[in-house]
Amino acid sequence: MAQSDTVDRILDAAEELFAERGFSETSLRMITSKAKVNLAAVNYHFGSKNALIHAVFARFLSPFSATLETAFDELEEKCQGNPPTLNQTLWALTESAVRMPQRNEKGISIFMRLLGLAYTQSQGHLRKFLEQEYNEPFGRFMRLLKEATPELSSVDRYWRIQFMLGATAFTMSSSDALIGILENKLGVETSVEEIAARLVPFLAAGMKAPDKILMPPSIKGVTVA
Amino acid sequence: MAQSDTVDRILDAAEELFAERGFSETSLRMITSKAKVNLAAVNYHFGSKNALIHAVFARFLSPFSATLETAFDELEEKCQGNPPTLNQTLWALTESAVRMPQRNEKGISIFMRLLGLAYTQSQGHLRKFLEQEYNEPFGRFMRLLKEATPELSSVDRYWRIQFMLGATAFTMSSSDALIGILENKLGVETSVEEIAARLVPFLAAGMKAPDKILMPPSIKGVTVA
DNA sequence: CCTGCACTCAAACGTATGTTTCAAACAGAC
DNA sequence: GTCTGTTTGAAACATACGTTTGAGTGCAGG
Repeated sequence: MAQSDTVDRILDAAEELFAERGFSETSLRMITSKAKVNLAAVNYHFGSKNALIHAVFARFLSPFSATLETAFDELEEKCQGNPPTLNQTLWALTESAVRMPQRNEKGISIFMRLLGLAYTQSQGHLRKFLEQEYNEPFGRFMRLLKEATPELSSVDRYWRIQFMLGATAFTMSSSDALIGILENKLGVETSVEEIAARLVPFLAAGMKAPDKILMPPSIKGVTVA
Repeated sequence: MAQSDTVDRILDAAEELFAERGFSETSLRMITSKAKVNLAAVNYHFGSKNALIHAVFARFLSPFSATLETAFDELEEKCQGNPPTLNQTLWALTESAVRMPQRNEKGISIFMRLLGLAYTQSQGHLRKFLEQEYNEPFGRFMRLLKEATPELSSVDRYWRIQFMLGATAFTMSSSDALIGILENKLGVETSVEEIAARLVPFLAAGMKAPDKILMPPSIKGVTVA
């Protein structure tokens, strides 16, 4: 965990603090004191706090997107022409995330928490950065989802994908806290891998849900095709 | 929207700005200048910025929790002894949210966005405040969910409830942005009510999903009962 | 040894924040 | 009209922030 290199020390500390407290709530002084590094080192090596945030994301997102691409490659080759199923696609994504080489034991939850924060905190610069750096694997995932759910209308699929993203980002971003609560209440220990194993069936079932309202909604003006 | 009373003007402005930008990213000076009110008024009327945040939540959460209680009362009475179904429970919650008396046309999305922020931003004081103020309706909702899904183990139910919360909080908290994107891409206009009408079937299907892994996960050490 | 260069360090800069102060304005009661 | 308690106003407070500065350090190559 503790490299002696200043840049990595800063990245390690920043990553952990950002995941714990969010971006605006983490000051450069917290980061540098945790990293045991001079305050000016951040601006010297990264240029600005925003650039540091980008660097933190790039460090784990680039290997992840590479892993993901090969996972999708393998999946599509295995299916030779036929579009992969929804379960296959979701599992490819999940395995890529879980199997990522981790820097430490907290790696996976930090990874997830940062992803959740990226979606949630409305940091304009981050959104822009992520869109232009990683739109390709994201677009490919969307394409696979589309081919795996041809029965859905574009609008239905759009919303259900958002629901999936939400369930995933939210759960994973709070995974530490949620695991702790569960252990307190029921005395059950859980790993991030197990959460993923429970999440995928949930998501798949939601995506494949019958698209009719099962209960009379009695909400004004709502008609779902 | 615009009461002449200082307290309400502050609450209106704070609510909107918090929903737009988050808590830490919104300064008291932004709030007071939007509310056309003196800076000191916030500390005079509320005591502190944190107390203002609590007041913003209390203003819409208290009526909501009251509405929710009566909705649950009606539902349980209608079922006379039998536990309400999952769909009924989810719909009761959804309708209570959607039918809330709104201060303005943006009311519902602000409401949702704030709820999402409360979950997402790790503001310790807010979490504590919400837990001790509104744990009763929340606990009741949990109890209804439990009775509606007796086939689930406690652990399974726990995680699936988290998935539901995530999908809901995330989608609703970004509902404005997501609606905008969909309109740009497909030219389809969507209301928050319609999102809810799509969300409930998704959630219900996820909760009722078969609890076996459908694909060999090939993730080390994972066994899901 | 000297010269460049990359890096570290303590200190300061300017700005923005939440909060406090205290005088002025206002309201209603007598 | 005068008094009393409440509310507003402009200004200042102390603190924290991201960033910049410039002197200092260590180390390579010549």
